[in-house]
Amino acid sequence: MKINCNSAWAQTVEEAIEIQKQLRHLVIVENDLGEVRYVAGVDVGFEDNYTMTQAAVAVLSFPQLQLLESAIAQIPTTFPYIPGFLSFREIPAILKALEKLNLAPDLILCDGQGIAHPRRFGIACHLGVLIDVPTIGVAKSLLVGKHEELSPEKGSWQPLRDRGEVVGAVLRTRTNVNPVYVSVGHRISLITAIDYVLRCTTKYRLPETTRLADKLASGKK
DNA sequence: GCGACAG
DNA sequence: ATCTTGTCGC
Repeated sequence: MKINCNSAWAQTVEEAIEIQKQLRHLVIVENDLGEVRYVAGVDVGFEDNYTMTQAAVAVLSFPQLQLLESAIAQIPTTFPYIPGFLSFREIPAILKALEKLNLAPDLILCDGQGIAHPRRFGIACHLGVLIDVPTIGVAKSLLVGKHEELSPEKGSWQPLRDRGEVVGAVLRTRTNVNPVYVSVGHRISLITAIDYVLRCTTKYRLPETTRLADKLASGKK
C-alpha cells in the first residue's frame, strides 16, 4: 500500500509531546469505516541487542481470518522505549512494512493503546492518523485508567476510565484468562472496536491478527 | 516529592 | 520487548 506521510520524527521527548498534542486533534472516535474485508495486525520485535527494529504486518480475510498476505521490514532503532512514547520507537518500521503490502487493510489492530493514553494519543491513534486508516489499540497491560472488576467469561467487559472520561474497555477475550485493554485508535467507536476485537479472536487471548504479526516479527515458527 | 509506567 | 522447559489446569 502507498504511504503518504512525510511526518517529521521527534528526537526528544519534548518534541514528541508537541507532536502528540498537535496530532491528537485529528483523531476520529466515531465509526468512519466501510465494509471490512481485510483486517491487519501489526507488531514489532527487536534484534541485535535492540539496535535493529523489525516490524511485521499480517493481513487476514474478514470474517474468515485466513492469512492472505504478510510483510516484514527492519530499520535501525532510533528512539528508546519510554512509556507514553511507544509510537516514536515503533511506527517508522511499521510504515516500512505496510508499504510492502499489495492488499490495503480496511482495519488495523495495533499492539498497544489507542486513546487510553496520557495525552489520548497512543500508538494506534498515531498510526491511524498518519496513514488515515481505521485502527484499534489492543494492549496486554494497562498504561492509564481504572476499572471495575469484570466477569471471568469471554466477552465480558468494563469501561476503562481516566480523569473522568471513558478512554477504552477492559475486555475478556477468553474465559478465565487475563483481559486485554481495547481503545479507539482512529475512525471507529469503542463499541465497534470491541466487536471487531472479539470477532478477530478465536481460541487465544490475543486476536489472530496480532498473533500472526507477532510470530512474524519475532521470527518464530 | 513519590509512585506508575503500552512494548 | 527479550532471556527460556516443564508443568498445571480446563
